[in-house]
Amino acid sequence: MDTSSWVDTSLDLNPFSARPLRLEETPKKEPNGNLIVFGKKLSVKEETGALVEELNRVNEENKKLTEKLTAMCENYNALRSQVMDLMSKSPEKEISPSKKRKSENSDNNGNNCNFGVVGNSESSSTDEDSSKKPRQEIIKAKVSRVYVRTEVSDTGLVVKDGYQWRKYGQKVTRDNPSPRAYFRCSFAPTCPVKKKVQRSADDQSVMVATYEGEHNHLPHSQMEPTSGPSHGSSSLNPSRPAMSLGLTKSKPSGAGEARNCSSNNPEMDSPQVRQYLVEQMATSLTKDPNFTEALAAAISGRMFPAKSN
DNA sequence: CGGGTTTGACCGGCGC
DNA sequence: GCGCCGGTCAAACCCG
Repeated sequence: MDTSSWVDTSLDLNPFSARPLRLEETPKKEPNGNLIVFGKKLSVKEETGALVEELNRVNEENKKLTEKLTAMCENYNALRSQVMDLMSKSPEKEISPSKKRKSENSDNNGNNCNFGVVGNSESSSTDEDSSKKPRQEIIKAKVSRVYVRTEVSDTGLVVKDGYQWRKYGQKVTRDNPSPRAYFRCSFAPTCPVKKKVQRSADDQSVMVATYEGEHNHLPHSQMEPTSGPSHGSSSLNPSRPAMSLGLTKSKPSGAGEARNCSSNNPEMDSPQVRQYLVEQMATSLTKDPNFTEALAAAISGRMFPAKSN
C-alpha cells in the first residue's frame, strides 16, 4: 500500500484528505466497515474503487502542492545562503558567552550552514584559552548545536534526528532553569556520540541540542529496509536540512529535527529528504493562519467548484 | 520481561 | 584544600 502511505505523510494540509469519499452526503460507516451512502450499502469493490479514485485525486493535489513547496524551498535556500553570507561577514557572538565552564568549543562542524545549526564559532579560542585546557580539543571530535523550535507547552526534551538515543541523565544547570537532558546513541553500543538537549534560556520555545562526536553507523532510519518515506518519525535523516520551523507535533515521535547542511548535501536529492523537507515546510506553513486560509480556499475551490459555499 | 526513563548519588575538573 | 558545578552512574521505576 504505497499509495496510502504516501497520502498519510503527504501534506496534511487538506482537511478532507482523510475523507474516503466526496459524496454529497456524509458517508456513514457501519461497525463492520461497510460504507452506507444514501441508505444503501456499498460493496467492497465499489468502496475500493471510490477510495482509489479519491486517493488518486488527493495524490494529484499533493503533487501540485509539493511542487509549490519545493519551489518555496528553493527560494528559502537561496535566501538562507544570503543570510549565511551576511552572517559570515559580520560574525555573531555566541549565545551564552557567559559560560565559564569548559565548553564544547573544540571544533566546528564543517557543514553547519543551516538555520538551526550553530557550530560553535567560539572555537576561535584565544591564546589564553587554549593554554589552559589542552585536554578537551584532543578528545572532542565534533561538536555541533542544533536549535529546534517547539511548543513551550511541550515539556519533553525530545529532539528527533533519525538516530536512536538513550537518556542517561538529567540535570538542572546553573545558567538555565530548564533541565538539561543527556543522551547517548543507543543504536550501536560503540557509537561515541552524545547529545545534550536543553531549552534555551532566552526562548523557552527553542530547544538546543548539542551533539558531541560522530556516529560510526548509519542512522536508524536508513537501517530499516522496510521503512519508506512515509514513516514520518522513523524516516528522519540527520543530514537533512535543519530549519527552525515550528516543529510542533504534539507527540514526541512526530517532532522533527534536523541538522547539518542541505544545499550542498548530495542526500538532498533523495526522495526521503525531499519528502521530509516538504513535510517540514508544510508544517511550518500550516502554522500561518493566512496561508492556511488561502490554501483552504484554493483547495475547496478545486474540490467543490460548483458550490459557492 | 526487556528496554527505556527517572533521579539521587557520586566523580572529577575548575576557581577561589 | 575546599566547595561548586557539570557530567555520569546505577538502582528503582515505568511501560509496552
